[in-house]
Amino acid sequence: MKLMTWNVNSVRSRLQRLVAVLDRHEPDVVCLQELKGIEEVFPREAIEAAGYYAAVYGQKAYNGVAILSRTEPERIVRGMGDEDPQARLIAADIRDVRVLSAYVPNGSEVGSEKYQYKLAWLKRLTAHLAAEYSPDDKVVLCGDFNVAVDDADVRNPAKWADSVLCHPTVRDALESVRAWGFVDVFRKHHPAGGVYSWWDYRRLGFQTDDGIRLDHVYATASLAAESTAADVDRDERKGKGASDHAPVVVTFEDRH
DNA sequence: ATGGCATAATTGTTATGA
Repeated sequence: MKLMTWNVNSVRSRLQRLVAVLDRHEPDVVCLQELKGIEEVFPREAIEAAGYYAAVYGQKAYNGVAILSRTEPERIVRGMGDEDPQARLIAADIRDVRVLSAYVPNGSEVGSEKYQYKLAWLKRLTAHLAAEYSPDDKVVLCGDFNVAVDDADVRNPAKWADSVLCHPTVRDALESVRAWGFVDVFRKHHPAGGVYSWWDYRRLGFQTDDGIRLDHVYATASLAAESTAADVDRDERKGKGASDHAPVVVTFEDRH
């Protein structure tokens, strides 16, 4: 199974690139974030024409997550079963794997209300996982976590040290999610770090390789043991009309 | 300290991102 996660930064404005990415990589499952629109404006026909089912959790203007799949997604669940109106989590069974696509809040600035919401969201996610799943299941949590787990994933650590992406409090909150029962699958294949998935549109972020790895694939141990490769499609960040995030692609060996 | 750039909702400007 080939799995991709990508923050597309508007699925409508990125549609041509998304279809090209699907053609290029032929993933079995794709977790998308930042759709930036309600489900009614999701480009379902184009995605289906490319050969994919789509489970969509949209919202006006902001956020929005989806799971695309070659096979029909089952047991689709939007959100965490509470009253939060922000569309940031969708889950579905893809064959025998529970797949979750997550868009963790950015947090704006350390100490702000949005930062508190980010920390609380990660805490809610940990509780949700504990309530709904077992680390013994085959579960993969993918998405834009808006957290660099350590400085090996940051090209210029000093510059980002006090940011909402690298602050110790948010790293601790993400570590609590991971400690529920996940392996950082990308890290398994790139133990030394130095591979990034996001570059700021501003200040020549990509041109100067001022990158950070924010997009993660967290799999439970039995599933993580089956991964054979993990890579960032850095070329997708190039040129006019790119998302500020590049796709992350992970391959798991087939069990059947 | 601020802005840089991109997108949506909306038509001039604001909210948000990371």
